[in-house]
Amino acid sequence: MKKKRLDREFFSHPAVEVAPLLLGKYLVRKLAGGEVLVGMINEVEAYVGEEDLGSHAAGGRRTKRTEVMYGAPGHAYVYFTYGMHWLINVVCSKVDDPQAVLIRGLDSVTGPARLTKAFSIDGKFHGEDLIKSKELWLEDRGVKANPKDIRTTPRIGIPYAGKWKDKPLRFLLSS
DNA sequence: ACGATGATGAAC
DNA sequence: TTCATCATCGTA
Repeated sequence: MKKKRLDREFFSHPAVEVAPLLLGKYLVRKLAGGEVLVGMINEVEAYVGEEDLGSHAAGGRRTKRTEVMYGAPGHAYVYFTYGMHWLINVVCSKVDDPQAVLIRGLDSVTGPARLTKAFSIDGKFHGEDLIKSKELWLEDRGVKANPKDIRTTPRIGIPYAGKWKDKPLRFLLSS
């Protein structure tokens, strides 16, 4: 089946709907030297808006950093944490509704910080339009994720998120 | 299993 | 200016 780049419409839905759809899709990174890195997404987490206490935009925290999440869907929300790691999310839903899906793992790389390192993704991609970018985007390569192979668990690393910490917003594809 | 790591944003 | 962090690695 032919490759099809994911468009704006794909991301113009609530993160909880987009997240499972990203399983089986491909993250594509074209390096400056022309080399192309590709990996199939097999782990994601949904961050569902201002009421989500696990989100950086919890309580309507609209700051320089979170501003990207308040913008149009299909853009990259990249941030730095723990003094050494970059993590990448894709903005979902619509303008002024700060939802995003965190890409946590690929078939070739396990771990949200390891994949950004492997793909040379850092702060310069914060706000990048993944629909139009020539360096970083997402593709459908014809893989159909069987719903029976999708597991959900609580999200990782948000013990402070109150009732939100146990919600099944982490999606894993077991191959 | 556990502590060190250590930049950045955001709160105080 | 002080604090907490959407992890990971090295050492047990």
